Amino acid sequence: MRPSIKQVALEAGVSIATVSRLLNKPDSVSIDAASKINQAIEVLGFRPNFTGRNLRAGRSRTVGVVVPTLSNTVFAQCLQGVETAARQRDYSVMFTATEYRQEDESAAVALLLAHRVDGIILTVTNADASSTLDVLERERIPYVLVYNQPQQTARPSVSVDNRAAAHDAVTHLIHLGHTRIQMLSGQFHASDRALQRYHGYQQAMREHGLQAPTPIEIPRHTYAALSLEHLQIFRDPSQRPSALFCSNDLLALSVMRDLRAIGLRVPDDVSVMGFDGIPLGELMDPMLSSVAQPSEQIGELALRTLVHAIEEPQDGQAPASTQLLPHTVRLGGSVRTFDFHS
Amino acid sequence: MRPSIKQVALEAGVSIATVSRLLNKPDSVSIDAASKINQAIEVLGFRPNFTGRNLRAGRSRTVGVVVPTLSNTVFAQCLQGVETAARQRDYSVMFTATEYRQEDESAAVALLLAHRVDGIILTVTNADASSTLDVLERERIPYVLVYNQPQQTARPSVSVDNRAAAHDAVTHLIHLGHTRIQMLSGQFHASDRALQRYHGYQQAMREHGLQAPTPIEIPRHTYAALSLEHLQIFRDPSQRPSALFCSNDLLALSVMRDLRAIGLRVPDDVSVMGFDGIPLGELMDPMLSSVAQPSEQIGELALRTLVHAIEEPQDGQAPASTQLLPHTVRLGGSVRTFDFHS
DNA sequence: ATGAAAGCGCTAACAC
DNA sequence: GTGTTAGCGCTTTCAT
Repeated sequence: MRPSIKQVALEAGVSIATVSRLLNKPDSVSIDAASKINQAIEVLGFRPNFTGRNLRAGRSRTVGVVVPTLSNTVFAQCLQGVETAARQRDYSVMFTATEYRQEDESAAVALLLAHRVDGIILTVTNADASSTLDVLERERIPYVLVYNQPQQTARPSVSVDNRAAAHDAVTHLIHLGHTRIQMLSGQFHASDRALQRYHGYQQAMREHGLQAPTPIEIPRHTYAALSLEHLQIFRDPSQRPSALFCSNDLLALSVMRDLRAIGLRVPDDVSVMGFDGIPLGELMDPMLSSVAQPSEQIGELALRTLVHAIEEPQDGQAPASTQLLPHTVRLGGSVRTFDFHS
Repeated sequence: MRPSIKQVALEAGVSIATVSRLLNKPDSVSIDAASKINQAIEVLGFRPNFTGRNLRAGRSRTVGVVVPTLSNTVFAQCLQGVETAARQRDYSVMFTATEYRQEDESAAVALLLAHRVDGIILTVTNADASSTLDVLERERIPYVLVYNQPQQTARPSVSVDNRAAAHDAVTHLIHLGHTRIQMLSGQFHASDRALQRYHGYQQAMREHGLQAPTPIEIPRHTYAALSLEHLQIFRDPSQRPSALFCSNDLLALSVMRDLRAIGLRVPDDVSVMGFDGIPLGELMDPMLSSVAQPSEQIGELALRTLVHAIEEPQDGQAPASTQLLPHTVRLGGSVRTFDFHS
């Protein structure tokens, strides 16, 4: 077993309380006691054991993070933001993924709670109907949603305004002259954000008197390939939409590849607009048009908000708030002006 | 304070020992004691507190992960692999990033050790000269390196053979007729892998009697932009290398963008070969040639190896081993055949 | 099958 | 400024 403050105390010839004091408020210890203790720590290679401290304190200075998958860059960046902000505040981060499986959310959270994390940052399938969130509310565990943007319920969250962002993107396409705009998404039931973006798309279409065709729902939210029947639609110039609005950038880049594979050009034959604004999209040729969300900042702000809730619980009386960060429509070569008369 | 087994015991009218038994080996408890306890657990909303358990057991069923940054997809995927494998084994994951700062490595590890993680998976700046790893060795903390491939020292690691992989990639370029092959890398001093890849590059060049120009070292390992003076080299067709070998895919994609920006075409004017094989590279047009490493598998194998070391410490007598996973040279349109006579 | 009790490492009264 | 001690939640010997 590794040395505890007990052996340090013995080695230094002081009591364990003095050792503990040195560790916590060094000023309250006499100069020579301090030096003896420091020497003992050195000799023994002592490291404080947070387990003991945490048990005693009832806090762990650790936050949990639950997201669908790190295969999607946005979540990786968000986690990176959380971690950076956490480290600055001497918090540690425990990480879990759910692979977009709603049933894994509660298990993930239960495990984190067993570890007695002080709070949780998470993205759930559906923020308005989540038994997992209900548990957190009931047990008064501080938490902050990321990417989710609850509509019916007052829940602490950090995201962009998904509907408005999608609306902006699609409006932009319409202003460029596109009228046949098709939405492409992962499964709506696995992502409330995707559904909100669909609503924004629908609204923009409606406002301009355009018909919104049934969206193409693809089995996965990452690297999905178009089915043959969907590809068939694109093969036919008379059926083909002039622009594609995708629920995220991975899908957008995938579909661009699929379109190339059947001989279509982006943006000449089909324009493509993504969502997320992942950094790699800017390196593409043509550059991917997208509505960018500040993922790293989302993570950082979520962490700050969470830590505030942890450390100033009295402020919890204030109603849980949705924090919206600004989105940006980023224009790239993947979208072209659509000339009606060409 | 949340309920402990003490309140559960009280509520169920049994001793805390019986509650603990039910939690750990349910068979050793009588049927009606079990039902009373389960009911009490339900009523109180009891959750076991791992802090107490861990303190007692001296183990945490938690592993730490330390990588440079999640902004580079490879590390995100690796972490994803670690997490998936950990979850299957009921381990939790504590995550930290170092931003490629060697001086942050020891602090990160110290924090994880204070949390009493059972072992650590990490990527360090230089695996052969790392005081952090020395600490781990000295304190007999199980650990496994990922991406690092120690040369002088026997250290447990999981990676591809960086030198051989780079050698393969460059040999491939040479076979396609390239003779002026320039290497582009992040700072070597911040990444021993990059240096090993450089050695593989050098070796391939030497074997074919080609001269290896001084590599271009870029300040960062992610999304680096070429400096003006470097761009100048590319502007001049007589100075211009015919192919660029990059130490990672992010750099490769960045430089492709920079080349496009000054009017050069890939692969017509310059061929580009990356390293890592990130999934998004396959979605590029032209598709990014790269030597792919199985990042998610690296993470999974590292976790398995680590858990083995944690749970079967006696096997630790066996010499620490380097585990090499196979790499694949992935060919894409970013590299062209170079015809001497054109 | 069950209970009593010790102790994992640490902090915070409390006493001096 | 320092020591003594109780106790955080839990597991596990040792009795019974």
